[in-house]
Amino acid sequence: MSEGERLSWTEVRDRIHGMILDSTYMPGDKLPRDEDLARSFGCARSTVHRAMGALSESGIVERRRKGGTTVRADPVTRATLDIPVTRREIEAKGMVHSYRLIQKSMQMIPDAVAEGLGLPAPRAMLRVEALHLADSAPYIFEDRWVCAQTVPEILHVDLERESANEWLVHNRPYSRCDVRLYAHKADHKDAARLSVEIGDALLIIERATWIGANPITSVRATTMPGYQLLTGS
Amino acid sequence: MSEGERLSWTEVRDRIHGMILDSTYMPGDKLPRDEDLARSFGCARSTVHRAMGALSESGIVERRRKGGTTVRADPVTRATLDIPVTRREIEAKGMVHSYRLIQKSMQMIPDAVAEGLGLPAPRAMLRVEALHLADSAPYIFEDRWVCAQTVPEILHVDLERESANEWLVHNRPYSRCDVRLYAHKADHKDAARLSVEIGDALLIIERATWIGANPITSVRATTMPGYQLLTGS
DNA sequence: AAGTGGTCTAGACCACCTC
DNA sequence: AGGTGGTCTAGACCACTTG
Repeated sequence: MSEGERLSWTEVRDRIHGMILDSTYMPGDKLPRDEDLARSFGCARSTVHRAMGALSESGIVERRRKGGTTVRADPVTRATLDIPVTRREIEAKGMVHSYRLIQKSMQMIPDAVAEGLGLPAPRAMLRVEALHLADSAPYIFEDRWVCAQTVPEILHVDLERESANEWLVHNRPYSRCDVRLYAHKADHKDAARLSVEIGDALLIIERATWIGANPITSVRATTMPGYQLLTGS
Repeated sequence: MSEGERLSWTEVRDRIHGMILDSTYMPGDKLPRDEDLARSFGCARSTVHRAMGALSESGIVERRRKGGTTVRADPVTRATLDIPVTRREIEAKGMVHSYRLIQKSMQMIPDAVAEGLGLPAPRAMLRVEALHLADSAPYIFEDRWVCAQTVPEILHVDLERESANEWLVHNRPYSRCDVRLYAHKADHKDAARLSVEIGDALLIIERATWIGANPITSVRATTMPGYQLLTGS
């Protein structure tokens, strides 16, 4: 053995990953204890621990106290999506963002929204419908419910000037966010709001956010035909 | 101050997060150095470092050597999707999975596939078209290209019995995976393959994987109407 | 009950990047 | 050039969980 160099945790991670890739350890197999790996690599146990943490987060490996570390038998494709603030997203594409408030008013939330936010009882919230435009063409239509109990300030924000999307993101960080993605066939309402053909396939991005146990907002974002979500860099 | 208890890194993380949530530090603001925070919390610097690592991964905070730690000015919604092996996904819903190989043959890859895999030159790959069924009803249609240069064994796998999806996942771990999501309007081919109506809105999941710099596979998975992708727990 | 990963500490040095 | 986060170590103790 006799390594001249000390190993970094990324090297340790890659070596362990490599032994999984080359079938030294197969899905379901148990890996050696951290301490033994550390000795065999000639590094500290915490370095192996750091490497294992990364492999575990990637879903490559599963760790349990006393149970040891095993190669995941059923790997999943783990994809991380970054959904930026709409204005930023449009500007990042080199286009000009504009924004139009369609309507806002207090309304009782539909059951679907209540369920998505985990609320048992019906409740009134501020409903905000708005359209984001890129270079003056419709880009995303937002149908949003904001919980006025959790975020009373929203009632005094000038939503003609600043989108609820942006105001919330800058003023109301959340502690939890659920996302739901699906395809939707444009109906006559979508066609009117987004200037698309009835029957076009649209990607819908639904999000619900909370601060602690309190609901903040639930949004249904309807994107233009051709819109794509990409992972990674 | 005088804490009786030692702080865990999660408590440190939550306290720092809390100071961001309650506007002690606003987006764009610089946080104190790790060492100072550690002293003020009465813990070791590495504990603060661990907490900051978590906040940084969540996209709440940005860290730079010498530049210090700042609250992210433009937060993104960071969502992690787990896309399981199709058979598992169906079984997890309590349904019976079955699978039908439609065709496989060596073909030159279209430009779109070559581009998705980052390949400059055209190349022949194994094309596999297959249908996954849940309780005998179509569930996902897979149009897949497998690189026979990277994965020569695929040519000898009995793809009538085991789906390429499953074989690859269990035998060919990848080091990189790109995902692309969008909505697609069913054409007559989709209608025939999935038994849906022409014009239905379908969610498409495209994935490309590599091992090191070598392409493994590129898949276009067409889902049934109503299919949804959800994040997190 | 014992073994394994998880955490915390204290200190040292390194690498990057802004100032 | 100096300050900041990033990493590594060595050791101790803890918490979970399985045999």
